[in-house]
Amino acid sequence: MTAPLNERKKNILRAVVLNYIKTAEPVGSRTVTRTCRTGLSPATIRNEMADLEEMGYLTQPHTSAGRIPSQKGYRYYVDNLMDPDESCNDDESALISSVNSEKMREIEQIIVSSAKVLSSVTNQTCLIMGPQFKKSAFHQIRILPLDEKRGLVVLITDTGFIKNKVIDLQQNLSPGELQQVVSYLNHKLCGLTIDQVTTSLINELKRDLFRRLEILEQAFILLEESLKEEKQIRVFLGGTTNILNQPEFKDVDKIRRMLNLFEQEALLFKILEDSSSEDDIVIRIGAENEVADIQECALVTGTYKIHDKTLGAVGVLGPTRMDYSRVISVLRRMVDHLNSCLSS
Amino acid sequence: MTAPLNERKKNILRAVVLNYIKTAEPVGSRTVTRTCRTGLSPATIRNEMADLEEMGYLTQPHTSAGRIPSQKGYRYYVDNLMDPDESCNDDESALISSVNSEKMREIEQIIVSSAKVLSSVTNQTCLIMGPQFKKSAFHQIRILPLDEKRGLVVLITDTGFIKNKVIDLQQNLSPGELQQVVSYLNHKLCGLTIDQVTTSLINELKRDLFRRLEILEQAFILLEESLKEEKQIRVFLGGTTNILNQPEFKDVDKIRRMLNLFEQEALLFKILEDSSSEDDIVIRIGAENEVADIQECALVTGTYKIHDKTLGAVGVLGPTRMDYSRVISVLRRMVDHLNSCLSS
DNA sequence: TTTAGCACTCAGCTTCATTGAGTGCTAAAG
DNA sequence: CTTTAGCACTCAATGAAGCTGAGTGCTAAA
Repeated sequence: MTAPLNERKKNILRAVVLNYIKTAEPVGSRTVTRTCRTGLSPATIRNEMADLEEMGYLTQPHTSAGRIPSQKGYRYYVDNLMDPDESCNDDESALISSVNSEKMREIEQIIVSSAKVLSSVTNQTCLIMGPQFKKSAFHQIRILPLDEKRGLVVLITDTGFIKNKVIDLQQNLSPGELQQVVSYLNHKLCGLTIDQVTTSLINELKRDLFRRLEILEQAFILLEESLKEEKQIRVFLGGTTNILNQPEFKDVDKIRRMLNLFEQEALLFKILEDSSSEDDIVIRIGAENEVADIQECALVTGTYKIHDKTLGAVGVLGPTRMDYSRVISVLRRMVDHLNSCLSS
Repeated sequence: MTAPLNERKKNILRAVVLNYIKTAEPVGSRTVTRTCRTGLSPATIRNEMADLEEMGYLTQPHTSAGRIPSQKGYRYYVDNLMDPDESCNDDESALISSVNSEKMREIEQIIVSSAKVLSSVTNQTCLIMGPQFKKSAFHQIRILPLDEKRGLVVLITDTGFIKNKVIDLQQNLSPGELQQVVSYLNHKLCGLTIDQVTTSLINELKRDLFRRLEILEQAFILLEESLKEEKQIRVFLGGTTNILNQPEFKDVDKIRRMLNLFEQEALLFKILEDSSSEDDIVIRIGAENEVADIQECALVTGTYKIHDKTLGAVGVLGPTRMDYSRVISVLRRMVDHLNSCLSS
């Protein structure tokens, strides 16, 4: 339906987008002539910009102001005009690589410091979803007797997560019997991913075991909680204050709404989840986001893997006036780095 | 040095504080006559207020405005005028009691949801320090072989924390040998608190064990990390947006500084730590706080215990214009509740 | 098709006067 | 000596009026 843009219009659109990204001020025809360096006069540019506005790529905040890109304009820029291979500079690379340098043991630490680095490099707010436990597969289950009445259930997945939980052993249990239960569980569960363990499977297991020994009611709580956990995936934030530096957020009310959003982990999760099915980097501009509260924002997301399993997503959130090519290149680098860190 | 206030001045100061807490507007002499209900005329009140200002309990934002309490004024109010026994109402009590109702297993969950409830009841921002691991004592150490090369170290404290970590076992190790090492460690460490385990003690242990079997280099990493952890205590925040609703934070720049503070966990920790030595509730008003960024705020803190050991602190942070008596009663209730939750 | 010229628009800033809440001071009343 | 009424004064806040400048749309000429 929309006619393809000719070369000149493309150049003008690009100039407007780049200028607006840099200055956050509406871009006038004179400014374009200066940046665009094609010997055209402002008047010509004005005509072209009027066209671009009619086509929906630009808008005017008021009659006597310059133009700013519309959501459609940004989309066109991202899809057709942007230099996709802008690589991030050495300082940034170094910062990104530093995330794991000091042998961070805990996966959570890696995630948190990634969020910090990513937000400070991009000057935007950054969200990282913690690893999705439910996509991991059982590796083994152990039960470690602590004292007469209590035991420690340890659950290990193929992606290296370890979960544990103290349970009450309701009656004395010989090591041999315990061993039997454990190997039965391992036999049944090994290789299944967490989200394949349905409540019905758990009930089946319970039936089998009750027949043999009437204990271990509590041992299953860990399993059941693991299932519930899918809704409890943590989302880590970095650089929440960065968004306040953007001129589009100088309004206290907008800030309030944004921060409110940041406190609702479930929403943050939804934001990231929407994009985490794709394997490559995804860009959502304005209303392309499903979550209403960020429809004035742009979100650039990628996913990270452990041993080739996609376990979580990383996103950079900012105003639609975002330096897309920079963010994309930084994010791509971060994702690569995370993948190699986590898989080793 | 400061003369004691007579009854009339006390009443007036109380009236000013209460009014200002409620309205956030400077309080004029007429308003005081209305609330104070002593048949005095505004002129008399004016004279008294002028006295109170000279004594430093009140200040005037500008010559033709009403008075607002100074930091000293709040302090006097809190120490001498406030009704200390205002109890929180049933709805609030119910909300507080709800924290643990659905059998929250993880201590972290309890802490996080406490922060949420406390902030929503007080309409302020709320900080809770996670339990201080270093104050716990060793209960036992276990090493659980996972496969040929790896083992899981499990560390259990008397307060019920469980920490674990996968380690590499550098050479094959018979269960018997492993058992020997573990019981030696238990023997040496049992009963010590985490912060009693110095680097020198660890080195001594290493020497002893190296003499016997030259392995387990890595087993000590968990110990060493536990020591480092003292600086890594997590502080949980609740209701960060509440502070934005306070009229004193309508300035974007103040908001920025505040949120910046909220991102610096180390500072938050320092804020809480300063007050967590005391056993009772502590109130710090304005410059009484050491941390510079909250010297326009008031902080009310309490501590929580597990089995009578003080392990962490809870604080409510807001503008100095805070409803102290309410916050105190709510916080007291929350602390009591936490104590009983965590010790069971 | 492009450009120069010109009238027009409109947000943002400054200036100025007005308003009203509240004060301090003084002199009279209790 | 204490309290009160009266009055002049101060000052933030509000809003109207006018100015400025960046930028536009349109038209006519190159």
